[in-house]
Amino acid sequence: MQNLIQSSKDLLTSVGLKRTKGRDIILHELETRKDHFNAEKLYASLLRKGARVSRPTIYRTLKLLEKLHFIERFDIKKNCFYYEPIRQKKNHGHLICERCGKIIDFSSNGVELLKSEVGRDKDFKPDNISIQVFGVCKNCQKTSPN
Amino acid sequence: MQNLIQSSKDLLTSVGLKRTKGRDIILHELETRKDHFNAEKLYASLLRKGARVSRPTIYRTLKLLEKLHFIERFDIKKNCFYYEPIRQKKNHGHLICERCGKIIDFSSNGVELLKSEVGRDKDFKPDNISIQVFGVCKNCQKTSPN
DNA sequence: AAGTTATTGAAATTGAGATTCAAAGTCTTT
DNA sequence: AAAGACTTTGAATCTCAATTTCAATAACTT
Repeated sequence: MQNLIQSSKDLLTSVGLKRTKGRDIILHELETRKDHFNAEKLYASLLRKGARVSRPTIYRTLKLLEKLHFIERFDIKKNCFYYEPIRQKKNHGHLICERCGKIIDFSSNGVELLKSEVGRDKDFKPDNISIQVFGVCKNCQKTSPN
Repeated sequence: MQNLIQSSKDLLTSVGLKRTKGRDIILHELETRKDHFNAEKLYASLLRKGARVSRPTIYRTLKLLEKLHFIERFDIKKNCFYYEPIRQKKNHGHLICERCGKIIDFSSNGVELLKSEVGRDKDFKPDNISIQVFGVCKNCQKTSPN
């Protein structure tokens, strides 16, 4: 835990950014708890814990952390964006249940192949791949569509 | 062209929906011109042409057409969503330039493999795959990052 | 400890997208 | 082809995630 915060500090200071209370609170929260989350949920969760961070700081920091490749944003076709820490789980996609909204991580040879194929293409320098598979999860397959 | 509108009509009536002027105008526009587009651009473009369709009809119809798998929505990390007609170009992804915003279609064995792998997974019934690769396009690679 | 620069937060704003509901249009039935 | 049933439209309004403003404050530097 403490060593993770240490790495976040490095992350910020290494690019000439300041290590502030708000950013520390957010980074700590991401590292200890959140897998998939959105800005408002994160904000509400921090408020509930009594942390004093404002909404603009949440949004600004998430944007910042995305730019620094510490988190990734993805679209699950709800009314806001979701994020997840990048951590060790590289090259994976999301299975998103169209009925219950559940998000399941997955990785496959296809993801690897895709990455290497795009990388081989000299006309486009890939940075980051976002893969979402929409469908119906195990549980919801048991119940009726409506 | 006329036969394409014919097929759109079938699309709507086959699911018990009415064929209205607004929907015809939008479908015609999608079939004849738009590859990648967003709701506001489509609206502006139709207004410019003198078509009388309102903003709510645009949004409602796009949502409808997405549900009918006539168009697909994807996130290019701008401040709105983009769509594209599905047509024949199935199983492809998008290369999105992080500098100029250009959207390039691509397909690869990876996309195919990915689809088949997810399909084999009995615990999740896939419906639709959304793949975006963010990076730098040919042109922008020549110019400096800032 | 003082100075410089970046960051914060309260408040206001933006803008994509959704909603409301009376009026108008579409299809069906006779 | 007119009436009736039901759907869709659009002007206006609203929602709400996300952004902006800017004075106050905090973080780093020397």
